[in-house]
Amino acid sequence: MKSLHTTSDLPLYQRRRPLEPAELDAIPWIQLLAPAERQRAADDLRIADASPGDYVCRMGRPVTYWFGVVDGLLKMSTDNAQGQTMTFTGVPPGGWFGEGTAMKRESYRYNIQALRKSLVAGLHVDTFHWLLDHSIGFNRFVMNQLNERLGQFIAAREIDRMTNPDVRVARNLAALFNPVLYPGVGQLLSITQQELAYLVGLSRQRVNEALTALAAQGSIRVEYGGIRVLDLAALRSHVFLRKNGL
DNA sequence: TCATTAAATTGTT
DNA sequence: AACAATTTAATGA
Repeated sequence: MKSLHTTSDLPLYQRRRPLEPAELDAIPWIQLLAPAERQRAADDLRIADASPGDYVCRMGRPVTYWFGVVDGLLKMSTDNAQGQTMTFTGVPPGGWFGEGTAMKRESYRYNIQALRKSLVAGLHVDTFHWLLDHSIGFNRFVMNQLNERLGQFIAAREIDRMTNPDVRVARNLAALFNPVLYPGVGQLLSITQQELAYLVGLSRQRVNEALTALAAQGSIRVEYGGIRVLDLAALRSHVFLRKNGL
């Protein structure tokens, strides 16, 4: 098993560049802005590659950017007092995060690492604040974002208490397929079973077994290097039936 | 473009 | 953790 830990740090400070038009279209909130606001945002936005293990931001560092995933997959985690790492969630394409700390201009409260080769966009905090001060559309987006994420964290607490691995995999997948938080995902989530195992905290074998069960039940389809949703509502709420019962 | 080979991912034990 | 089977990506004619 390959290690995710590297010594590289904050790749966004190097190798970053302005966005191309196609990449701008992958920014969900850009269409909500008035022309002048959109221009300012587009001028400020920067994008960079992140390799597996690269840190996009680190706990305790001052906030520099508000980040979004254009392509790839990131992992949000924290280190507790005992020095153990706790993974909160994955961040698939279309996801933007860090608005809470950006608003307060505090330091990041978690680590964000690339789980696979990813394209990460960043909006400088100053521009983030300027948009908050000038754009109603942007404010709506941020509020909606905060509200939706609150729902996810409440759901995440429930997931943690669940013992059944199949249900854990199902709920975690449902979270990643959230169309409001991650509009870039669509019906097909690009994620390997190994990556999903990292996020859910199970072995790859057990994830494979759960995926097979979920596929048999009809809520997803397993593809090479990805998962396709067929029934998101079922994924969210399904109380899994044991193998031998029904 | 096609065929071959290497690499990545999946399914199974 | 190990291994075989499958799928994709890379290479070169």
